[in-house]
Amino acid sequence: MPINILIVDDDDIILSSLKLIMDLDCDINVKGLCKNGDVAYKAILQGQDIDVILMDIQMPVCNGIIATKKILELRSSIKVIVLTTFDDDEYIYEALKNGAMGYMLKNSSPDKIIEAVKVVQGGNLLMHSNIALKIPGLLKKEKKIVLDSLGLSNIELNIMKFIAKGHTNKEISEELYLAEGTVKNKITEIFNKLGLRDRTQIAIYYLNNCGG
Amino acid sequence: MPINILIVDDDDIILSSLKLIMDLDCDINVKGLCKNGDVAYKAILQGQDIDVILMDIQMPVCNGIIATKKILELRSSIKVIVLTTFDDDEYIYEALKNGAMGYMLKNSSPDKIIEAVKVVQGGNLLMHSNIALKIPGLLKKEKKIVLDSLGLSNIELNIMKFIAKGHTNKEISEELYLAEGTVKNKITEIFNKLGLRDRTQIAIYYLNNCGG
DNA sequence: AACATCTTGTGACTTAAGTCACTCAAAAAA
DNA sequence: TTTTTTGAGTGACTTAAGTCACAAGATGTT
Repeated sequence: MPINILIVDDDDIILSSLKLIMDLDCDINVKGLCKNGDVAYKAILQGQDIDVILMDIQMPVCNGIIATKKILELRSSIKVIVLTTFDDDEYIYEALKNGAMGYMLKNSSPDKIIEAVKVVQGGNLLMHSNIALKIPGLLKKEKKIVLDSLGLSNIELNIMKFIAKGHTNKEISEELYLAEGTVKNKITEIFNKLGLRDRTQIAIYYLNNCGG
Repeated sequence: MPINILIVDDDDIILSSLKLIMDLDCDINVKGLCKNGDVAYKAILQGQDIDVILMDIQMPVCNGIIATKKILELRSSIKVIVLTTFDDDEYIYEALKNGAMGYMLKNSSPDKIIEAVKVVQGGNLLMHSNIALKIPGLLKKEKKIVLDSLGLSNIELNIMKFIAKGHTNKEISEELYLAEGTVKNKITEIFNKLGLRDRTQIAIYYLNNCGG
């Protein structure tokens, strides 16, 4: 049986050229072309039998990320392939979160896009190398950058970690074999070095910049 | 030219059966079998010409995650395919962070694994559906689960958010048009409902469970 | 030895945070 | 209407957090 696909893009030229490419393969059946995410969503809502969606990111009315989220909430069996021209980090992250199963660049060769449709239809996730290489950078907010670059001593760093675990000064002093007063002094130092105000801000800083 | 691969697994049976599978395809050339990540690392270090590595996760001496990291730091052009029996969340996340380009289950069919080797060699990231479906859960720590499930009122939630931004009670009272005393009372309520102790723990809780 | 310096500690202090019993007014239920 | 319930507020209190000046011991430099 053929793979029924929907193509979603605000650009007519891309829309028609993608249709041309897809029509080249006799296993693929282009069931519809949509000018934005909202139109696609409504098509699914009306019960169109779609297996795979080629989804542009930047579109007026309803962009590809939101459309993906809404469509998958409606019917999670549909495989969404996200198409990007520029590979914007934030979009990839959001698309992953929303459950898209394919990530291709628009300038990929026709056979690569066809391959992607088939791999994704087979249930697997496929991502273009240029996009995949961005993932590590997206996921790790690099502990060590902060760890080195801010001139905190080892003890100050340890105190910071304990604060970020929600411990009190007394507890920290016992855990690090220091006097409570010393812990307080160190914390004041951390405030000065990082431009913070209270221990809650230290915890927030640590969780946001040094991973949690 | 053939694809040169290395197979890394502590289990001899899996090692030899994977070799059998790979030998079925004439485009693939098994160049070596390693009993743990450290052996694989040393093989790369000695300059073995490898394109793709099939890497087990759980191994003695040096596990697959650490090995992937070390090997890619050495030679980033190598494509690592992670093989798992059980699909452990934490491992997937770590492997993604370290730059692995393939994620397959060991019980995948031989042709699926061969397909994975070729897709990955072509530069793309491939991930088994069962694993891919776990990504959204890994990435979003679901704001709304906490938002609803913990019986916090709207005001309490707003106060929580401001605490997680590092604001003082006075600031919060001005931002929410409440008396400072009311803010304090609400915070005490949050403590009781969530079993926390001070505002720093609220900030930590919010950042860990409700995204930041 | 004399000097600087770095880490840890102390004590006295100010302020913010957190607790608790109780008030007051508006809204909802009887 | 009367009674409860609920949300916001007050005031007095305890405790933890944070500031600051300074002391003591270890180490290091000239």
